[in-house]
Amino acid sequence: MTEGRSRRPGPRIEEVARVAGVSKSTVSRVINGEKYVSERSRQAVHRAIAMLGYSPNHAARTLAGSKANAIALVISEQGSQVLADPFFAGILRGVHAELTGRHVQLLLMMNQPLDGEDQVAYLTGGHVDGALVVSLHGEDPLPRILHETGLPVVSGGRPLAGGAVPFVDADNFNGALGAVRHLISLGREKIATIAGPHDMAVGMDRLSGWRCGLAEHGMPVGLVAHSSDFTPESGAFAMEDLLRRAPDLDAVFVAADILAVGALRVLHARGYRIPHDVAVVGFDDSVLASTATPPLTTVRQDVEQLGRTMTWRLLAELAGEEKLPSSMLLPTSLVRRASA
Amino acid sequence: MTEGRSRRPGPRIEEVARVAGVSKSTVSRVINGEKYVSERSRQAVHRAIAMLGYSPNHAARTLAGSKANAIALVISEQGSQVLADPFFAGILRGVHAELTGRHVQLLLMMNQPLDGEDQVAYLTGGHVDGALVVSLHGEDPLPRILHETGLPVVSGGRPLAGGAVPFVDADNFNGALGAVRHLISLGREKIATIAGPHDMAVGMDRLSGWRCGLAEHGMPVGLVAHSSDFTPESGAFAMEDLLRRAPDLDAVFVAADILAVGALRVLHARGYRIPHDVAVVGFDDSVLASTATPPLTTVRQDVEQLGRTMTWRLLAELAGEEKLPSSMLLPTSLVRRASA
DNA sequence: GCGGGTTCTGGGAGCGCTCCCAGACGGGGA
DNA sequence: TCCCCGTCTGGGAGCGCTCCCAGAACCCGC
Repeated sequence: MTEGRSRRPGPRIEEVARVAGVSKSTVSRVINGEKYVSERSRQAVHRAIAMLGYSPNHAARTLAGSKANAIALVISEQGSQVLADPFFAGILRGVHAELTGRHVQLLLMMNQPLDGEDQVAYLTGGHVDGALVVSLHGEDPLPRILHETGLPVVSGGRPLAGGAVPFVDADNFNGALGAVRHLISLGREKIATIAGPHDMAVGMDRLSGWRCGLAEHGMPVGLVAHSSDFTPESGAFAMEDLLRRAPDLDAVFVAADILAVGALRVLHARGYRIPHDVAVVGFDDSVLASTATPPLTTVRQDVEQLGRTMTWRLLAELAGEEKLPSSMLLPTSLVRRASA
Repeated sequence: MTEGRSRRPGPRIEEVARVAGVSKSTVSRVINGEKYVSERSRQAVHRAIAMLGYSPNHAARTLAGSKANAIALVISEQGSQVLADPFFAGILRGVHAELTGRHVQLLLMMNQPLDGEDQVAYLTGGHVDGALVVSLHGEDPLPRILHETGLPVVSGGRPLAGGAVPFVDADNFNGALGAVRHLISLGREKIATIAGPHDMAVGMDRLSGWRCGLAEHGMPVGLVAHSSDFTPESGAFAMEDLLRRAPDLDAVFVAADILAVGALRVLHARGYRIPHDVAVVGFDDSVLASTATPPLTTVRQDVEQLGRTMTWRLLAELAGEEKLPSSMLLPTSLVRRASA
């Protein structure tokens, strides 16, 4: 704003080159970590950069280069916002943490249901080098579509309609398995579950873990009630269903804390004491778990770590690393509180 | 990736110009909504853009132009993540919604306590045209510092150390006032409050509202307990303090749902029936309010709207609009549930 | 009729980088 | 000895736009 055509402040690559006594080509090579630069030049450039406080211009790099220096974080949120919120914030924190220091910008996209093709066009249009897709709804075709265009993609959560899309997810199966084993170790003998919706991978995997845990002790796996979405109301509804079918159940593994809140409400209303009559284990270790009455024993998943790992995986692919694992599961852990 | 030097796909401004039968200067004018373009040219350009599916290259615009075409969303989170999460997600959703369609990118920054000056340097270094700052901690100097460098800034929440920084906030004062009036209308006569920490504006404003509501009915305003942070434990601690000082209180206005959860726990434990013995009103209308036992009457603030409004205000300033209000308060509303 | 505006237009420099090319230098193997 | 290849370097074109400039076309009042 000072002269006619206001230039951005700060030194340019040319000044770094002058101070370091090399050409701007060499400075560029150092910045981009290319080989074929002598140790002497590299040092000189680093000193000059530090001295001048130089920071490369993102727009210029992107314009001149063959990459966008940006990745997209796409949040497909079809309803179920309640679950989405804390989850989403954790993911974002993780992604952000992993990105700091690298010269990569984060582009946020939350898709309204409508703009599916626009979004694909934008993402594959060279504005970003890759995409992180978090679809809560497991059958979302977006990860697969993007993957098929050749855009590097990492999905957060196992995509049901995923094809060969690389993904990172919490180890929902073993988390559920651990929860069930815990219930069994407490001597519970009639263990039900409130599962997630049919169309979400996270629900399916947790259900499998529950089944497996019971099966390995020769216990029956019939007491399943599916929730229609991740709300307390849906959890309450499922709990009522279970109690109708088995009034004498002594434990419930609930696929999400937010469902468990509804289930607890029903159990209280019917006069069941927790954990004396019925032990309850949730999943997620969200705020709700610690604020529930009684505080909920739950399976903790580290959402921030999930965000970090997705980002790491995508950046590694962009850097041309090979032999990357196509999928990764992150450990979960049981958090013991009062409810089981 | 197809030829030696892989170009980004899609048409360039030059092709639009050719198709429209004008020069690229004119196309540029149309895109940027400048005047001095004939209606005929404007129409032709718009047709050409639609036909070719043209979308301007962000990097090139930024490099050539005198603005960055990007704004930053800075989240200052010093602890208190619990409150931060849903709040944060709502803000982000609002900001994003307001940004779609405009050619402005969103840059996310979450500041670690350490990198204060780096952050200021980056923000004022021409990478962004303006900043939205959400500091939960009211005495954060960042909004003021940025504002003083001349960077357009809008703060989310009234900054305590704000100077003349424009801000958008929920009308915490009137929200609290309404809550107290509601309690009084229920016939409550000994109304306490659990206030937020001293150093956060949101806490102070809600406390003032409570005071005012009591004062206008000539009721005493002594029953205040400050929480140290926004956690259920802190709420429980404050509730215990209040009960020690006034075992016969019949209502509590709690400055945040998450504090109310802790307060409810203590009240239950002491055998108080809610709302029969003690009516409780929270603030925020977060998930916690509906999952609490009993479901919490609370003051709803529209966090997404807050994000939208902040963004609108910043963009208006960037567009050179004058006579903008320096601060704006958004309405709150009382959500009645079982607790009061 | 002429000067002085306002409205509209195209040409082209240049934003700050990357990446291609051409070339300099050195250390082997033939 | 010569040549080739691997290492290192600088020069400079050009990425796709914006914005300045110069000028054309047209209106107005005198």
